[in-house]
Amino acid sequence: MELETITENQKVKAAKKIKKMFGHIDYRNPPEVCPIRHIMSLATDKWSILILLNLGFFPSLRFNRLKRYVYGISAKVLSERLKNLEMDGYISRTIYPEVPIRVEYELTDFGQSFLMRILDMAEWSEKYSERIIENRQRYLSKN
Amino acid sequence: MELETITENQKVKAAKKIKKMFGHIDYRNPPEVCPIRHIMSLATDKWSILILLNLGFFPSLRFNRLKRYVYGISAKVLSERLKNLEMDGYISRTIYPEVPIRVEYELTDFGQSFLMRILDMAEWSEKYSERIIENRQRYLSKN
DNA sequence: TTTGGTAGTTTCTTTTAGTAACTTGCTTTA
DNA sequence: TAAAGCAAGTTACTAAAAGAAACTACCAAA
Repeated sequence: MELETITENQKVKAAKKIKKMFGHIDYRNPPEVCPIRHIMSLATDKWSILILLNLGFFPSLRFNRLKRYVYGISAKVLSERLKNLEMDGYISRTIYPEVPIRVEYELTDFGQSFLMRILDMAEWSEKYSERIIENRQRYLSKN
Repeated sequence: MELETITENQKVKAAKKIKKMFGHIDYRNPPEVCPIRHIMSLATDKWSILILLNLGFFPSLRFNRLKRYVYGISAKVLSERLKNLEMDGYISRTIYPEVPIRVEYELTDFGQSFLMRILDMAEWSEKYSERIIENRQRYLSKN
């Protein structure tokens, strides 16, 4: 798996983007509304991403089914993450007062838009996962 | 800030990508080498992302300077994250046996390639951060 | 001989995550 | 008329991880 070529030009562009994003923040002071700390990190943890991917695959999912699909997640953490994702507007929660009660979670259009970026990153991770596993083995055998 | 239009077609494409990525994994069994769990999640936590962004801005950084720039990180966690990022091949660590000792961290080309995806996501987060904050306030005032 | 600087590590406390049992509201079964 | 069942969580408890602060090793300069 050949890595894309990284040019000096790309590095300069990346640095400019970072400067634009963080330039107004004084490094010596606590960041106020940092897009990484206060926005992105709430939705890019392992469980949130797996939840969003499942909701990107199925049109809608109920609590227990989601719990089965996101293998290994506890009801407690699933409940917390769903609340966060709903709070930030990525997903919607609809209650159907049937018996027994039915609650459906699904991606909003906003969540779908975010999922596109998740997917880009996930595809990159999948593409280079073998390489990363090799890197790890090399590192671990040296250290 | 107008949201991009999400079409049914986009949703179908996203679902296909997800299926391709996870299709081989049986939902009833523990995932083996899941690109999200075992690759991506090691580099997409809050601190790792802030480290990578700083190394994308400065050509290289030493431990204590990085600690100052990544505001709020403890030496312990910084040290752990740098080891992980080095292990997976995103950054390099070079020791200069001067007095006092000098250790320089910098992005590898592989890390730079990953940083591009981080940046795409960070730019999305920044673009819609106001909207997310509004979502939060609306949610919190209702609940 | 004390002070200083770098790059961490160690110890201890607090926060977060994980496990398993429990709750609520109503239905079906024995 | 209990008893058991189901869905969607919550609660109480334990384990793991993060954070704070002190400490270490190396040598140099004052």
